[in-house]
Amino acid sequence: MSTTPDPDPPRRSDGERTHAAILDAAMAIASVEGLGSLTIGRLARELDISKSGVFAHFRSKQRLQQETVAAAGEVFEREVLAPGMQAPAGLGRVEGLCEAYLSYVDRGVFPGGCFFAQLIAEFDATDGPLHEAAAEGQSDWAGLLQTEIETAQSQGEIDAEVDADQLAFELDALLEMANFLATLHRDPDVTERARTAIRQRLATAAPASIRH
Amino acid sequence: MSTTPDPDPPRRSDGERTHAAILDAAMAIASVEGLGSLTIGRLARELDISKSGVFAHFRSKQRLQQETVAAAGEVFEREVLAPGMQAPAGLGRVEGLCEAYLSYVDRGVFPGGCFFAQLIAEFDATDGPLHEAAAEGQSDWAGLLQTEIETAQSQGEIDAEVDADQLAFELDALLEMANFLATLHRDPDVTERARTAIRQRLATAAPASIRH
DNA sequence: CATTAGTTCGCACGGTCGTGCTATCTAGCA
DNA sequence: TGCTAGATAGCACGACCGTGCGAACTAATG
Repeated sequence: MSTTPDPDPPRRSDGERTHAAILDAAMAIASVEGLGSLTIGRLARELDISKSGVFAHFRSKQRLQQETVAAAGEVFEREVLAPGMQAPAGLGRVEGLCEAYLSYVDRGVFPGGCFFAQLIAEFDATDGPLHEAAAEGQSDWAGLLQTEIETAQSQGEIDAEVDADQLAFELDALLEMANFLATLHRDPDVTERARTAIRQRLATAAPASIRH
Repeated sequence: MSTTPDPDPPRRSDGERTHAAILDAAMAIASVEGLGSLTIGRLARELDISKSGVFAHFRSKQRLQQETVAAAGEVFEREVLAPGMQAPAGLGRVEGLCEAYLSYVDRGVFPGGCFFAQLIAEFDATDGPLHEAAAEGQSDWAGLLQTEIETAQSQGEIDAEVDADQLAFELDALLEMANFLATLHRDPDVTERARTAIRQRLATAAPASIRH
């Protein structure tokens, strides 16, 4: 995983360093093959630790999965939300969030593409805590886009007639599709397709007074 | 799985009937939990057959997976391509294919949503025959949309300036997003969102001469 | 009736899974 | 120095995995 380097690495005990290393490997495996193919034995093999050594850090597979999702959430926050939210509230931030997501795909932050897109696809049709986690993550992200679209409307940057929820759906569709196709076809140009579509879509949503 | 009833059920030997029943169950499991959670023991349990009885029909797990994908391809052909292709070539068929896909999602043809969307998400980041199958399926579908868009352009139904590849990408994004969100949130209204977006997107692609 | 081909079963194998228990080692503190 | 808490290893367990083999049963063919 290639994340932006942490300028202030905290002092850690051996256990904490191992714990973090396990979660790093777990995120990488899960983003490529899904949480279902994440096994304790495999983590032990890849990290050259005994199975019990790995297990002791989580005491159940469920906890390992939970902590992996939480760790991925932190990565998403750092690599997408933080940079995206630096743009000024409103239209700029809508564009900033979209660009932050596409950049995160381009940079290959997770080797298998967006961790949460993978999570959604894997657990969309199941029940249980992982389904809830996936649904919640998706709702939060879509809700964030919607909120910023509404702010843009109140600032006169997007036409007030536009259905914010609908527009958020459409932008999200383009982002997720870019993630999947870039991964599937190993084609870095796909994100550019999404950029083009987003630019055009936002142009048609501009206030009627300044359109054309 | 709820498919349209076959008006002419072919005469089958016991073995053929069992074979088909196994593949039906396999498609259902795989669409919900992925091909990775498809196991011979589980099929045996659900169908009340011995493990060896299931295994004998395929002689390897790889073959079982291949045949499951092929069977899902036939379902997709029958439930999406055939109805969609009944529309007249060009813009009508673009709309027909989109509507056929959304209807296939609405009808819940596969209990876990579109089988191939699941396949793409599961194997987009891996290597091997299943990755190839997923990539090929996606390319064929997107290529079909693109071809019909180009036909529509040659018939003056879509502006000649439009990038057919780009438009196909955008329509596909809306369709796949509808599939994932309808499954994730168990919300049948999501497909209506996609219909709205597609209608609007195609309107902006209309020839300049008849726009506005 | 005897033979044969096809279908399914029971059983066994080696491997991996998640999980628990006990031992060993290492640091920091009294 | 001895004690304690934390980190890791070793080993065993029952369950399930894919796979192979031989036996039983069924239906069609001669």
